[in-house]
Amino acid sequence: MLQLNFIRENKDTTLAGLRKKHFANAETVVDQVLMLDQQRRDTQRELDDVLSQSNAKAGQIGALMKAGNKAAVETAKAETADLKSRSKELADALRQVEADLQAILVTIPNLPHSSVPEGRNAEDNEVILEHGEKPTLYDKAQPHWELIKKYDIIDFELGVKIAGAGFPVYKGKGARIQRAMINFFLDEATKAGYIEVQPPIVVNEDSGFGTGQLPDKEGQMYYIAEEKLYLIPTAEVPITNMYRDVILPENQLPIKHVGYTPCFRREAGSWGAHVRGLNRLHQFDKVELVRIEKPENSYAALEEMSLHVQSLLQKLGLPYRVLRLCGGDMGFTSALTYDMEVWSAAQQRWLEVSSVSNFETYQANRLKLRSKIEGKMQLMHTLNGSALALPRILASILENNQTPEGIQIPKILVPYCGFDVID
RNA sequence: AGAGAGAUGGCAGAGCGGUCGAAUGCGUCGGUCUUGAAAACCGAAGACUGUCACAGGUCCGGGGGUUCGAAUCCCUCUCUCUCUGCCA
Repeated sequence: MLQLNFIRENKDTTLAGLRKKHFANAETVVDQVLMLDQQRRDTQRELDDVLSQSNAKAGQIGALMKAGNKAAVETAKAETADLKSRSKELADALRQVEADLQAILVTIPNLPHSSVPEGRNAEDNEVILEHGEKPTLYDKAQPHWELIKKYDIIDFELGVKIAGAGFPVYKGKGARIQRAMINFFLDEATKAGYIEVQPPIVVNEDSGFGTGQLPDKEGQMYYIAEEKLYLIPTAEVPITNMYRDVILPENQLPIKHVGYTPCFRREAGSWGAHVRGLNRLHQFDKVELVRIEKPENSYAALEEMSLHVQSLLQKLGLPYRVLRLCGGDMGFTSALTYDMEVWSAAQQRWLEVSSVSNFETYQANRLKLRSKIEGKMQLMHTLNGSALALPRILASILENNQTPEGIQIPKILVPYCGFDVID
């Protein structure tokens, strides 16, 4: 959520940012916010005044009671009736204005960082670097959805039987390589100073709101009505929410966490050739990094996270590229996002395997995540990034490393897997 | 699932109609002492809103009510804990 003070004092910057993000009716919405804010402050001032008077009266009555002056007490009591009804009216009005204001504020996305390129959709994203050689495959090379059948390592039909489409069953070496990747990613993060956590994979409504999934992405999460819990779409939600309503002592910053969880996404409205095989699933595994930083350090932290993710891809020997997302393609809550994509040789396309973002104070404002620095209470910056999401990494390994003799496992994973080829 | 207890400041825990934004202890931060530290002693610290700054206002789980006045009384919701049951 954007901070009201900021909008009030930086209307033009706010508008420019919202336009870059292609937020509809920016001008109207911002004017509406400023109008309601003014109304809110006027109402509050008036209410405060009335309350102040009635507090004073109550004090006087207390004193008169003590003095035993019954007649004076009755007179004074009579005088409070008017104040009482007035304060009730004003309190109701204030509540209404605040609710209206809040309802609009939660629909306004974060403002993009100045380095975010203009653009409407994925085609306008800026490729900032490309790394590694795209492999040349042999004649009979196949896409990963054929390979997994050939080697019997993932069974989609079985998943359909048990749960539904998009819930694969990993078998044999398929299951073992999943476990190997998770351990490898966690170990690498630990070496880089991230503290591992195992959070719940369901979250309540407050948590969904805190990181911005609610109300924006309500339809994308599985919901357990009986318990009012959401299955997490990413570990970002439970891990970041560990710090909801927290005032962090300055000496505990920065916070660096890594966590492995399954992730659940309804992916309502997604279908077609591009979602075949492992390209898009309802349940998948991901290792996630979450950081809480002082504002002045957050962009350095973002670069560090980007380099960490890249180091993983390099160790796996996968060709990748890094994109800086344009205003129109960025997430609702993000100020700057880098996407990492690996080359999927048989499909001849790039697959997103990581998204690393700085949310600045946008989530912190919802979370009320603060720290007192030099005597001043301030919102901290939150960041997160996948390191990494498994399915598309696996797709890429299967496709890029296929040979007539089988699929070569990246050397770095061999100690984790216990085998070096899938055949 | 059944029965009971509870929800107060960073934590623990008093208060049960006005003098309470709230005792006390621990923790935190400053100071004295010390070569330094510990101990001891002295002192200072809540959050939000609002103002140029004061003032003012709000907050004792959430919501509602009684009262001139509510942390304290009533209603209601949510959550937590303990015991019993079930179960990895």
